[in-house]
Amino acid sequence: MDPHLLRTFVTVARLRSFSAAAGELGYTQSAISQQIAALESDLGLPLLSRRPVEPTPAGERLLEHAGPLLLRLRAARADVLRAAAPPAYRLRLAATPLALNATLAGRLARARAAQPRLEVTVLGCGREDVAALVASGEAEIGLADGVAAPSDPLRLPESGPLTVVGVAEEELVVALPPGHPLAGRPGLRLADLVDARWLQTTLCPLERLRALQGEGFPAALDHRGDDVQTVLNLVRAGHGLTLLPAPLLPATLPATLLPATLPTALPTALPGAPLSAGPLPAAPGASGACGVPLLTPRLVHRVEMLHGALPPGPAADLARTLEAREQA
Amino acid sequence: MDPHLLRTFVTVARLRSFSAAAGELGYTQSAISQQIAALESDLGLPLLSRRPVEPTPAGERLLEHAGPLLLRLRAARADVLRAAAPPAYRLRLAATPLALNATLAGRLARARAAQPRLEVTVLGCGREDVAALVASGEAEIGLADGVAAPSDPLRLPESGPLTVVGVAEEELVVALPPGHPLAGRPGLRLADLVDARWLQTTLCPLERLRALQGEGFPAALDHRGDDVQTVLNLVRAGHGLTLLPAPLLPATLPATLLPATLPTALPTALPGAPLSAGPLPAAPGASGACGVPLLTPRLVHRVEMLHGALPPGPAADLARTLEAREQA
DNA sequence: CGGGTCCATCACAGTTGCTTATAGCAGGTG
DNA sequence: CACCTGCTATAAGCAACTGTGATGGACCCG
Repeated sequence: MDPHLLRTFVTVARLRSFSAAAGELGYTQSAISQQIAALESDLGLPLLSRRPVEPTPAGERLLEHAGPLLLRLRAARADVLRAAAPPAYRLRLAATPLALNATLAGRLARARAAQPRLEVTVLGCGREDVAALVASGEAEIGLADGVAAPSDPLRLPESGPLTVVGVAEEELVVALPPGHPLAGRPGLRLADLVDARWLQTTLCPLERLRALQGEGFPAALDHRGDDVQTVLNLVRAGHGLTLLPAPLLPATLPATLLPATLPTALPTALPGAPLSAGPLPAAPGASGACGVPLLTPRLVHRVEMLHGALPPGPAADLARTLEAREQA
Repeated sequence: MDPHLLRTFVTVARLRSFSAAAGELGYTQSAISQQIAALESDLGLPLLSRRPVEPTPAGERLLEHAGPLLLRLRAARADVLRAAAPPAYRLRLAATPLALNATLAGRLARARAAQPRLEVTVLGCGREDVAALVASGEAEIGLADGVAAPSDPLRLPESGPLTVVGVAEEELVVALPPGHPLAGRPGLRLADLVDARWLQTTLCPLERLRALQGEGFPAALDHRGDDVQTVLNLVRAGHGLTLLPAPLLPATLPATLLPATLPTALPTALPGAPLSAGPLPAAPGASGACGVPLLTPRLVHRVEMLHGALPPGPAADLARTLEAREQA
């Protein structure tokens, strides 16, 4: 079970061709053939059917393991090298679309003001990629967002011993089209909305709601993608409901009423965050869609930061700044 | 990053000696020396300090990765072989101490009655070992128990793509010494007990309670081990409180009162389980300690079954029987 | 200071794993 | 039906690797 052979195996299975895999990996076709033969004789099983080249059932099992295995291997290497790397002034931040919100963007600005030499790259990616990018060393720090009960951790796919810290929690609102009968309510209960039409989005997968609340939540429209404006437009046009972080939507009530109706202050609305980039105090141009606070169950839009061993220096400083002092 | 070298590295680090590792792995000392040198030159970092032999910081990082990595490698191999194995009549069941409760022991008896040729071995082990034993093929099926909110999954350490199903949930009670002032209550709230003296046990780690309820739960006595009788004796002697599955303790109220006071029927007390081994309807000899139902938060003692790809045959049948029909 | 223990290094040998060359097989085509 | 083409399997040769055994230097201890 040499990782080398494993890599060859997944390449052959992906390309469904020995010769093509040979080309991609820079070997001769003969070498590929021998490697696959070695793997099969090691396990004592055929892993690929030839002509056409397709994984056997046993090969399918192996494929399921091979990906995470090779990822962890890269992660181990990256982590060890990171532990002994000199302080770097380049920092790559892997972030899901809603993770880098106003609060965190502000903290990032603060960190850059304190450390002008720091070059920051933000890599937008999906929720399932963040951990992989950080673990394999393609990003120093990851930010992932999701829906969770307050102070409950998100469940991100594991890919090694990464440090995971919650860095922000924002109130969640139900996004409604402007004329919706519920739009005037001071708050809503998720249980009352199990039969409503819902959008299936990557930001708020219905699977997650069903796990939290029970069956229901029929999918009215399935949106694959991560563009918030598109989702807002779909809501506005009445395609269905979805949950979004409160700062993205204007409240339907006069602002003076809101603080009293909300059960607790938002944990992220702490003092001491004088952002150099404005914190967008009013909602951006949602033009129509409006949000009603979700009262029960208590759910929040949570952002977690993940990173491996950071060398002391700007990267570690930034991590500390992003973390801010949530517990103090 | 050959797994072979990785295995050598962890052995050397564990034994803190090249020569001893050579003996254990069946190589010469020279080979070990060369393997470590190869690993270090591959990563470009010293991983071990010599004389005395100790991991460097980078080596420590690598050690953290190496264990899970090698486990997953074994898991992959075992899983592939399992997928293509002939139906086996030997079945090894890895179970934590409280996992094989009366309900599941009954289901196991039913399965064995239906399949007399089946040879069953039960491997007692800790919560953190179950997944590893199943993944690496040392057990076909695993049973792990823990404290969780109703129908919430336990969080077991990952070690590959295993199927995880909840198979039983039992009510939790607070175990109290007989003369305790709270012993007569119909139910208790965890929030009222944050300042009580608690036992730290493997069955109910206080860390878990703090995660569910918040700070508090001072540890009065730390019990390392998994013997329930010992824990009951400690409770009876007043060393502290703990949470235990209800069937282990006699109720403090007349049995006729209980069904009315409990919010819901126990999910595992389903009809259709005529156990050939008696289901122990009364509590075993708890002799003194008694249990008071835990009302809020709603917590249960949950048992999960985990397994990889099971070949059709007795093993798969048993898995189905253990699973019973929870959803029907 | 001498013996013992431990790791590093060197030289050598067996094995592994690659390349080149060629054989075998299935499918398309005139 | 014969032939060509594109694919994988096999054989032979060669280079690199990975082990063994022997040896050397550093350190500890009596």
